[in-house]
Amino acid sequence: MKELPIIQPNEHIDFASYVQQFKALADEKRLIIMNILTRNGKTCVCDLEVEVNLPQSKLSYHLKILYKAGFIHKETKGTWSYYWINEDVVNSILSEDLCCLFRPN
Amino acid sequence: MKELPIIQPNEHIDFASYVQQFKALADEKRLIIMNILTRNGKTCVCDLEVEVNLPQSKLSYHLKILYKAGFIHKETKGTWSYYWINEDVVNSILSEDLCCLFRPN
DNA sequence: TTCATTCATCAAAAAAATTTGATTTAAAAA
DNA sequence: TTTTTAAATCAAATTTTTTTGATGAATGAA
Repeated sequence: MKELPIIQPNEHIDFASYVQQFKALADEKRLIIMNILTRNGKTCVCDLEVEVNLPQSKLSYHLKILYKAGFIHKETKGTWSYYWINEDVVNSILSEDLCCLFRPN
Repeated sequence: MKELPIIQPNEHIDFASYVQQFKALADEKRLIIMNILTRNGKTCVCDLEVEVNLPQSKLSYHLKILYKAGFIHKETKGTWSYYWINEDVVNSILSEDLCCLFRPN
């Protein structure tokens, strides 16, 4: 026989994954990255480095945050890494009004 | 005769207001507030205090961040303050998939 | 007027996120 | 093999955000 979960008076839904996603977008450098990937499609880190004008370790740091939040895909080929927008995830969070800025459609 | 703006090689669009908006959503307490206002409509601070279970100064701090980002309206009547969702702003940022969680429709 | 209530604000402390520069890893080229 | 290149990771320093508890402002009631 299953126990019913005990609901405390002020317990709330768990928004942890939404927090992680909004945090990922809450930084100008990461929005610039999202914008470039939205406009350019799949791009390798070395090209991004030039476009966003960020030192490599900083760019890596920010890409990881976007990746962990699910907003971008990643593929490695040899020594190159390519990143591109995960449209499903982006569309599930962002308004279509943001089309072409941070989401491709 | 007007000067054309000088565009630097790696200048980017200014995303400052988007950053402010995503920052406002990038906190669990503030998402809980958004969720309550989405479900309950216009609510006074004293009632919110009970619902979100936050000390008054903390709640004030978080409401101000949501307010400055444009996500909520505010009205003061006597000593009471009421807050409610600014649907236009919320809808311009958040996907309709988030209906009923952080946007009312 | 005095008192109580609601809410905003403040400054200091604490916690979390970002930057920085160096190092490491892995793959490809010489 | 050795060297080079691309990218990830790391620890320390810095910056930003949040928390905390106290104080202040404004309103209305006694």
